Amino acid sequence: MKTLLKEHISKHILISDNEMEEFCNLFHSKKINKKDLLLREGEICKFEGFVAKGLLRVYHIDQNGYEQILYFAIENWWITDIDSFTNETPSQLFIEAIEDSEVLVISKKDKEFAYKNLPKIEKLFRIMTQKTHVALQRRMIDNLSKTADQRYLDFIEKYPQLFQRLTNLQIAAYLGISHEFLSKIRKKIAGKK
Amino acid sequence: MKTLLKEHISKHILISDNEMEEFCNLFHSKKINKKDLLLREGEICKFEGFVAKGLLRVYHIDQNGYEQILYFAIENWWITDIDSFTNETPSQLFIEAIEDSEVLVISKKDKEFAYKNLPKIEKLFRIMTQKTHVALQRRMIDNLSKTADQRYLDFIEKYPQLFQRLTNLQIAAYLGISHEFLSKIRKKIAGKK
DNA sequence: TTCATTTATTGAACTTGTTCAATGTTTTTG
DNA sequence: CAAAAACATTGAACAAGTTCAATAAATGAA
Repeated sequence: MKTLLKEHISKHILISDNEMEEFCNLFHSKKINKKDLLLREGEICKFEGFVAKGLLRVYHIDQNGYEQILYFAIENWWITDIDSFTNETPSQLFIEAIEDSEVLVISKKDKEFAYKNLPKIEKLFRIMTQKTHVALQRRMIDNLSKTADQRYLDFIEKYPQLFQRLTNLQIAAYLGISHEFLSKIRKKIAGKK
Repeated sequence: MKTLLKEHISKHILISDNEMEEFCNLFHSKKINKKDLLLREGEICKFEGFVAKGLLRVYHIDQNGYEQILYFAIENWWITDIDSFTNETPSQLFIEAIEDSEVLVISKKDKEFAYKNLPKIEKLFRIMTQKTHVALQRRMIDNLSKTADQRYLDFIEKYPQLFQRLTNLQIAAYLGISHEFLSKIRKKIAGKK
C-alpha cells in the first residue's frame, strides 16, 4: 500500500531507509467508497492525504448551491484543505471520492512531529507546496485570460487520462461554467472537426 | 534596509543571530522606479524578492493584449514568478513597480546555498509558500463563485489600505473584468448608498 | 431486467460582462 | 503653468455564459 508513497518521496528528496520507514509509519490507510465524503464544509481538516488509489474531488458549494471544483486528486497526488489544515479554521470545502479510493492520511500532530524530527520532511513539503502553487497559479492565469472553449480544450490536452474518468458535470464545475454551456461548447467543437 | 526582512523572518521561524546575518547577507537591495520592470515575459526569473518599500504588480498579458494582475506586492510581501524561478522556464509574467520601490533580492544559487546550509530556511519558505498558496486558493474559490460586484466589495474590505494606492484600471485587471465594467459597478454601488 | 437516478443535450429568454467610441477628469512632466 | 498623457465615465451594440424547462440517453441498484 505504501510503495507508491515511498516511490513518490524518493523522487523528491534524498532520505535514508530508516527515515523513510519512520515517516511512512505516521500514515494510516483510509478507504473511501465512491460518493463518500472525506471532508465536509464547516469541519476542521485534520489530515493531509496521499492518494494511493482512486480519484477524488475537492469542491466548494456557493450561495446559489452551485459546485465549483478546486481540484481533482488521482494516484500520487496529495489531498487536503491546506487552508483549514494549517490555520485550523472551518473548511469551506468538501472532499468526495469519485471512485472507490484509498488515501494514506497523516494527522497534523504527526506531521508536526515529522517536521521536528525528520528535517528532510520540511524540504519534501516545501517542494510539494511549491508544485501545487505553481499549478494553481497557471490555472489562475488561464481562468483570467481564456474563454471557456479554450479552457476546455486545454483541459483535455493537459489531462487526457483524467478526462476519461470524469463526467461533463464535473469538468464543467472545474472549468467554472454551467454543464449546459459545456454541452454547447462540445457541440460547437464537434461540428468543427 | 534589512530590518524589515529580519523582523519578518523572526515572526515565522526561530533562528540564531548568526544564521540570520548569514542568510540576510545573501540579499541585495534593488531600487525600482515607478513604471520600471523587474521581470518581463520570456525572461527566466532569476530572483526571489522581499519588498522593503513600495508597491509592485505581477501581471500577464493575454493574446488580446489585455492585462491580468496575478497579485500585488507591498512592504513585507515576497515577489517572484515561482513557476519560472523554480523550473527555470521562460516567464509568462511581467513585474512592474507601481510606486518607487525597494526590493531585497536573492539569487537562485544563494537560495539553494541557504537551503543546504541553513536548514531553518527550508521551514521559512515552506511556510511562506503555504501562505501564498492559501491566499491564491481563496481567490480561486471567490473567482469561481462570486460576481464581479461582490469581488470588488470583498477586495475593498480585505485590502482597504492597498485599495487606496491603486487605480481602477489596476483593480479591474486584478478582478478579471474590464475597467469600463468596473466603472459601471462603482456607479451602481454608489447609487445604493 | 426493470425502474429509478444520474447524466447529457437542446432551445429560448435572460444576465453578466465586453468592446468600441466619445467625452470629461486628473495627474505628470517639461 | 500649459500641454500631454494617463485615468475614469458613459452609452450603445454585442458576445459570453446562465437559467429554466423539457427530453433523451446512460448508469446503477434491486
